[in-house]
Amino acid sequence: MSCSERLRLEMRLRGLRVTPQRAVIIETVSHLGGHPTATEVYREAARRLPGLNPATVYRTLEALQAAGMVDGMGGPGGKSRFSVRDLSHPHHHLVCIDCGGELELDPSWITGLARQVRRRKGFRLHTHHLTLTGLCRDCAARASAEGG
Amino acid sequence: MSCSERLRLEMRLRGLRVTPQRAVIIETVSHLGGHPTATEVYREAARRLPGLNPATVYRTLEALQAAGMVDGMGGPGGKSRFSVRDLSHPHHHLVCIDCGGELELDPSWITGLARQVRRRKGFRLHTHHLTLTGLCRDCAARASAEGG
DNA sequence: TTCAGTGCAAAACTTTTGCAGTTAT
DNA sequence: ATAACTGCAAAAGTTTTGCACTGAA
Repeated sequence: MSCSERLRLEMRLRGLRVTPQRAVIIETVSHLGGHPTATEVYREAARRLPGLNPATVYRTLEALQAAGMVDGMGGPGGKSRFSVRDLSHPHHHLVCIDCGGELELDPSWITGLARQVRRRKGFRLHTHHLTLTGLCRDCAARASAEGG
Repeated sequence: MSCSERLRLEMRLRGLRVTPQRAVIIETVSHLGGHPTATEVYREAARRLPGLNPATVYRTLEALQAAGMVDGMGGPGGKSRFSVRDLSHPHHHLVCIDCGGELELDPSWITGLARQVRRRKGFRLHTHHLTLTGLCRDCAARASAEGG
């Protein structure tokens, strides 16, 4: 089954109607990768489906988030940034706050911490998709060189 | 030395001019805690300093971020959400994506992971302020109960 | 004194909402 | 058939910018 077919199936399983707009939107979020903003999703999706309305993107992103198919980043309001929740291939991101670059991190690196946090705090870390911030090798080196 | 005095001193040390507006803004970010948006900072700061202009808040937040006194959350653009970089009391946050609640996490829990990540990936995790997402005890329980 | 910082006002951009028409199920 | 979804258009909210003035150093 293709990637887009799987996404469509998943939508039906979760009780969402599958429309051309929604298919393009979820595929766009998936394809863009990282954590695009609603606007970025709109711009890219509109290229593939001219006439697509921003309001549809906002409403769809909200629906997908409520259905647990995408994660909304950026806090309680859950606005701003989104990413597909890829249950089949859990992974974590290292995001450089300087250049915005992303590295992938094997989930196994997190499991120990997650277990500890859950036991001691009752808090369940996202094990499918966590984003950690910091400085990548290059930006760290540049920061040191500049005597920051 | 009071907390606000320390913040003002820190601003001067970093080459920023200290104005009443800036003092209120940095104190507001510090006081609000968590990761307020620029708008939230503006609203709260404006209560303490009526007449404060939104543009000033945006420009100040940008300046404070460039000077390394606040962290901008939410990706490359670094827009949207901010928090003070408290060098004296490093700490990490567990943020529940459901209710928005925050728990504090002792830095020592992260050091092992940070060391591993740095050695293997050359990536330096933020050790002073990292935000991890997941579900808090209550929301996890509620999610299970609802058969999610 | 001087230049960084501010307020103001306008513009650009993002997000939400109501409503009438369309369409997936 | 019908409830959910869409586009449109207007409104609300957020962020950026230029310019003249102010005030911290």
